[in-house]
Amino acid sequence: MANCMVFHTQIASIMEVLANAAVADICKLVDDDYAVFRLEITQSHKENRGLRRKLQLLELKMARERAEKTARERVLASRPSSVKILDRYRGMSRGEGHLTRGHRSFVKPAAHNACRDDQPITVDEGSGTSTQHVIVIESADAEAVGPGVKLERSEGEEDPRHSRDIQTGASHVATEDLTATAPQPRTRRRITEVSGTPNAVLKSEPDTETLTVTQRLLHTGSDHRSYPERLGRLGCPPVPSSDYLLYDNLSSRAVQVNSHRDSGDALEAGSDLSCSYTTEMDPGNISLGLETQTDLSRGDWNQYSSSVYSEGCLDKKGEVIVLDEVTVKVEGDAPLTWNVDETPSGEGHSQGRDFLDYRESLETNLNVTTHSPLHTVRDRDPVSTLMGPSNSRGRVLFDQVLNSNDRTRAQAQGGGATSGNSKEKRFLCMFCNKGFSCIQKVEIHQRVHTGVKPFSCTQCHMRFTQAGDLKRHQRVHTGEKPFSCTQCQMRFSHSSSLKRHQRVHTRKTLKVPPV
DNA sequence: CTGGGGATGGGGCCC
DNA sequence: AGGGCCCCATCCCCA
Repeated sequence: MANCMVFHTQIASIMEVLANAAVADICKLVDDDYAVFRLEITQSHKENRGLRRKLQLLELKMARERAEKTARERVLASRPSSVKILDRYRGMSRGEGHLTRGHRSFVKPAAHNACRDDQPITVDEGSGTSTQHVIVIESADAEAVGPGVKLERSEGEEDPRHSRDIQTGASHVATEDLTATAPQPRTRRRITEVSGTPNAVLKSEPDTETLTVTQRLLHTGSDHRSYPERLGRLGCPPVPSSDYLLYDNLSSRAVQVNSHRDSGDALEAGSDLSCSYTTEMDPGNISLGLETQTDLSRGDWNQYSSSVYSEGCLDKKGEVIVLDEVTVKVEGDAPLTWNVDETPSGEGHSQGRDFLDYRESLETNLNVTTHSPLHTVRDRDPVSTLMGPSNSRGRVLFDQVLNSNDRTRAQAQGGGATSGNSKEKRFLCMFCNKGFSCIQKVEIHQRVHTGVKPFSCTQCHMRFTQAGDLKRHQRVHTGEKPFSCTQCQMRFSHSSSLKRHQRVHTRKTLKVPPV
């Protein structure tokens, strides 16, 4: 018995020694790794500092060059057209998604990489859930300064360097003062976006040219649940936290848009420094169809950018609105673009269709501004995150949104909720305003805009927005051709292909022989 | 060789 | 889920 006890004691002591040794090993490993890690971090910091310095030098250099160039232009007394200006800057921002048509420019700055790769452009004021963003908008400069340069500052916080950049930068776009021969201090417009406030106010501060966008607390939320899970919760009648618009609530929103309607103001707008856009939304009247919880403490830049993107209908020109993945450049002396009060039926439709499509949806559906599935879906949908780890993901997504709008718009015009369908379509797509009778349909439809493709082929990389499309696609792999022509031996995998093929036969029979 | 036009494959999206 | 339409890309034939 005593032996047994001694044996146990020895075993225990041995175990303890072994455990201690193991712990010591682990600690040593951790320490080593930590040291290496620290070293790497330090090196990265140094690199960052170096790069930042380079960037500053580049900024200065470019600002100087621009100033000289502008001075030269002014000496030549050639009043540059807005298109020229844009073209000039287009060249400065290679590889960016310009959708410029005429004076309309819708660009995606290289800076978007910074937004995505680094931290969100969120300046947390630390005031509870409120997050305040100030985007210092500089025409062309926003792009010119290159990627990674974030142009926003907290309100009240003036970055001296930035201010300097602004003031040394040429004012070739924002100002119309062509008489000046020396670079003037840039006219500046700032867009301040204050998330977390219970109401949304877009207001201008004419005297300071500060365009303040007080943004309604965003309610898009981030739903990280799996797609089937989300589908599962979908269903008619409405379920909260879905990204769609409830048609019923459109009318409950009081929106006033005071803007320069007079297109003649456009040219003078350069000197008219007042920001003409005012949107007042009575918080009491704001009743979004569906609102989900928003965790602003996470600094969801997607929400922010979506809001700015949506709020990008900010009237007035002159500047570049730097967004997450989208930069809206609005030409200084061009007719007001992305202009809330511009009538949809105006001649503007011949230009920048994609851009206008979105704008149009904003015009007709102003409460879109707080529900941008473009971002929320990207944030939420597991598939979409699988789709593209690359930096171009957002770009692709956005392009899809833009490209899809043409078709969708035409369809929406034909069969939108407001077109008086017999079936009540109270769920609106927030992109094209098209109405649907059921949430699932909105969800499915909105994939057209968001690019979300939840159904993936197991045998290839193809993805589809609808299950039926996947099913049909898989016939490509199986070789199945269930649709056979009754008049010949041809078989097709698409029913529509068969139908189309059969027209060949009917056309042949209908063909009138030459006389 | 080349360009035009028809036919087909296949995806997108709506009903 | 299936049918249908539209669109785009590609192939093939022919002048």
